[in-house]
Amino acid sequence: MENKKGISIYKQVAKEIECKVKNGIYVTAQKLPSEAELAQEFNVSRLTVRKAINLLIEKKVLVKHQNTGTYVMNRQKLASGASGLQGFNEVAKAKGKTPRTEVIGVSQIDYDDELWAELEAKENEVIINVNRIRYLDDLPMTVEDLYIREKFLPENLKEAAFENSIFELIEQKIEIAYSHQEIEAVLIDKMMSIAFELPVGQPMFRATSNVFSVTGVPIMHDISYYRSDEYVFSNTLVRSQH
Amino acid sequence: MENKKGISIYKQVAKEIECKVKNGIYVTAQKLPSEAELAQEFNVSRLTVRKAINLLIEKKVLVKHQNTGTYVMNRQKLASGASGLQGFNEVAKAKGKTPRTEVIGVSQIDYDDELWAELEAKENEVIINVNRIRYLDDLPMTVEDLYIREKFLPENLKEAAFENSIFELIEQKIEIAYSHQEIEAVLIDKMMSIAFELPVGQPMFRATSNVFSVTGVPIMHDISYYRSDEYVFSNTLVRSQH
DNA sequence: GTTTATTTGTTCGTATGTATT
DNA sequence: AAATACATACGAACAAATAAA
Repeated sequence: MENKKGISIYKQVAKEIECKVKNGIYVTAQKLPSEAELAQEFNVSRLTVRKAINLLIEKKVLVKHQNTGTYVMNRQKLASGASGLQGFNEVAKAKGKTPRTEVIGVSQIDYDDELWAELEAKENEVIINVNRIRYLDDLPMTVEDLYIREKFLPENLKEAAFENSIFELIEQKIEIAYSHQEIEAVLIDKMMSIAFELPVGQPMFRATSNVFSVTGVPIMHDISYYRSDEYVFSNTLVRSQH
Repeated sequence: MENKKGISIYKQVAKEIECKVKNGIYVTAQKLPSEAELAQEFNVSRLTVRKAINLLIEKKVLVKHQNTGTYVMNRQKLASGASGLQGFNEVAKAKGKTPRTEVIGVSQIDYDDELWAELEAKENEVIINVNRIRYLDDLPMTVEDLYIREKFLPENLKEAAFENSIFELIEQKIEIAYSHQEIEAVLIDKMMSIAFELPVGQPMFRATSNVFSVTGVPIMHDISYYRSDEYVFSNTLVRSQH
């Protein structure tokens, strides 16, 4: 195997193995060839095979058993792959529907102890509040309540700019590295009831998250509501080798 | 650095780095020493340092930025560390309360198309249904409805055996490798209302999961209900380097 | 704006240890 | 007891991307 087009070899190997899994050449219950055999087959070092396998373990395609072998993970119907609440665009794609984002309002908000502390902002710093509703074929899916430090937004933004990806807007100024998210089950109140066109008292998800840069600088605080009849939270838990 | 007591070097290095993070020697916003420097400091190879760092990235202690450096993750109040719905015993420990498990019933159930298919069981196979309620200081926290393939349970079990860890019971026969979980937000119905001593119409989490062995053999199907006023679903999302 | 230095990323080869079958 | 297969560890080198001079 050669290093074509600057794509690393271990990623190419990973892709080929994943392909064989998808085509049923490697199947659940059957052990994969050993690392040494795979190294020979692809004509790369064993370390490279290990890196490829690790990549696929992270992607939940394979599982390893210490000193025994590598196996294909039984995915069953749980397809999504990505852990956590599916992203809006992912859901749209999965359901084959057209996404649309409506900006309800953009405004500068008044000082608030808790929020300013959470964003590690100075008292005189400007925080922008953005409210959006995201639709799928005119079905309201998500209501977002975002609080962004203005210093991390491009200058002279029009309200319409927020109809697109907020992350892309922010990344013109600072790179986003990670976010911490907490999800609760709550009841729809009057306001959400109107937005979602659903009766009060229905259950829904409320996801609160904080977004950070690599250096750990808080960028944005996000409170989002998801209709529970359309969203499911899914993940794969791997048992740590004791 | 030496390989003491059979504990791998990279884990020792990881522990030392994590220690320095906890003690505030390495802090958020400040770059960690480079891999080469750390290798020198600990007197190990660079690859070993990389393995240690990768371990801490998995543990959400560190974050990396391509070709720039390694940084400490800003955890803020989001403490838990473990992704996903906190385990019952974790919550117990965190809240400093005493856990207790009440077995409501253990029985062999009648054949059901869907369930048997999900567990990949033959028609004549025996599936055991276990119902439990888990309390924290007499507060009902979780209601469990488990379906286990009898072949993966030890013989001659008494009902009281299910008061302890089901995983430990199963692992006397077969090793558990992973599980797929889906979480929904639902409303408490009459039955759950009685179990949880909460009014009907409150929101709660319903987690459905399937448990597998390394070879992808389905072991157990689990439907669990969590009171949303005590449980939060938390996780850290890391932005993939594009 | 270009070059240079730094830092992480990738890859090889090799060797030994450890757990399972 | 031996063979197998993964786990750990080192050294060495070059590539690629970023940041600093």
